[in-house]
Amino acid sequence: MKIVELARPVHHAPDNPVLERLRRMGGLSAEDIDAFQRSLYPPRRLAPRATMMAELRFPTVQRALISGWAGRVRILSDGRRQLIELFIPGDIVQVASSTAAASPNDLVVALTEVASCAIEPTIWDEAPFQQLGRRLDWMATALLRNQVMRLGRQSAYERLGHLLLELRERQAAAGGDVRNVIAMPLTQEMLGETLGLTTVHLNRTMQQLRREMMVRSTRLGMELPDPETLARVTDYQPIEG
Amino acid sequence: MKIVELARPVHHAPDNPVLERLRRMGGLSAEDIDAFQRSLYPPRRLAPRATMMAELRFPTVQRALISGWAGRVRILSDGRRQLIELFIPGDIVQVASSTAAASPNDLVVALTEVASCAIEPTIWDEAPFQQLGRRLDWMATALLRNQVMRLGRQSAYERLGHLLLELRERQAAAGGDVRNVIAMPLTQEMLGETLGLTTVHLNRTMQQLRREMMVRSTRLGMELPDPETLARVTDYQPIEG
DNA sequence: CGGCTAATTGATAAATTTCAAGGGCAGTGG
DNA sequence: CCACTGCCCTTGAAATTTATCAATTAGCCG
Repeated sequence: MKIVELARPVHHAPDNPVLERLRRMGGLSAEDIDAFQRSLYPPRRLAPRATMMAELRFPTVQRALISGWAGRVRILSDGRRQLIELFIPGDIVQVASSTAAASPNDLVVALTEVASCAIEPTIWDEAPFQQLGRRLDWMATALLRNQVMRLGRQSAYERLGHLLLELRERQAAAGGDVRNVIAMPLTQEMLGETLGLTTVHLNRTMQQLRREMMVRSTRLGMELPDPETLARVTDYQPIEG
Repeated sequence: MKIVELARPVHHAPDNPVLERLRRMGGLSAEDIDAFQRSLYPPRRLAPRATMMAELRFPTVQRALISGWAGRVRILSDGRRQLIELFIPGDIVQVASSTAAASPNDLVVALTEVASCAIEPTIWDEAPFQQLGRRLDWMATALLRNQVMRLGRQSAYERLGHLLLELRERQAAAGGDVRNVIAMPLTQEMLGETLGLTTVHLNRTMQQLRREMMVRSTRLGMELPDPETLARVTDYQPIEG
């Protein structure tokens, strides 16, 4: 058995969730995947709370998130914080250098310990990757639109359930194999900052989801025992790639 | 005087807000602008409430908004509506054909009478337009992130003021010249659906802005007599292109 | 003058925040 | 080993914001 494992092509079981995600998206040959892998620079680690930035000589740069979670955060003048979007392993993050003309807000910060690789920008010029890039951008925008819908029109209960389902789908797309179990390294405070809720209210809402058996906390993550019902209740619809 | 007017190059005073916006963004030659203009198909009109769709043979298509306002709308199963984003003259709208695999929600609908031109997609392959396209995409996401911040972290008062300032900046970028006066063809119900507020509450909030002399209604629009103060109060920061 | 749609108002209910505090648990150093 | 500290989760009570419900008014157009 071990021999069979080793005989597999490299791209078949990468421990890199970005590659796994591309593989599952389909439309790429094994050579394409390898080419993409070669366009990744060595990973760099970041401690929680550290800001993810582009090299100083670039205004904006893409990094492939290998492990850990990050988020784009905006801070208001009185200290209120909003996590605009969450990044999980497998995501490609557009980061700006803080010195660039970019606003000092909207920075990408590590929410846990993070490892990420810079991506050689020219990779996107090649034939199969140009379309791929568009598709990834489109999916990222779809997530932002989900976020707007949650914050604008849903109750706390719906918001949280909807977000958890979205994270489940995203994790599944990047190689998370255990169905209905998702990783959840965020504190309730971070979840609240994402969903536009106070920590207190997020806590009570989470308890309600647990009471109703829609969520079960496990070590290092949570289980969604009945995603179909939760999806119905929270109007969740899968993200179409 | 009339003769001087006619002698001007065509691209200098187009009645097409999309061209005007590109011109003001800078970095494009007069020939580039003309090339872009040639990539526009004849405008098509749409009545309010009508859905803007791509041709059936395309999954997704871009249309340049010439006049009137549109919005991307999501409708929940119980009828709640969220206007995800607003489109004003000068914007380029990514529309999907409703029959495409795209979800039946997230359609682009005309909020007023609208005129828009399809864009020949190959225009974006050419040299100066590839970068331009990226920049336009980036600005569009910046608007979405603004929207997330408003809905997630701001009070009704802040949300409305912030949105009005954003619309002012966008209108100025597309040729609206009258400073501090913006067009506002939306009903209070539509504004509420954008800002995640009920019509009733939006109305009261608008009255408060008027009471405090932050907004003055004029025929077909509104005036923001003191945008600097309003920007400070609502944490508004200009969109960096 | 109807007949529409949009704006406005008042009273009440519901969702969410705020404030203040307590409890669990892991790491750390005496 | 135990006290100590920091971080996170949890709880209760009260205040605030926003939604809901139900009319009423204002404009506009044919």
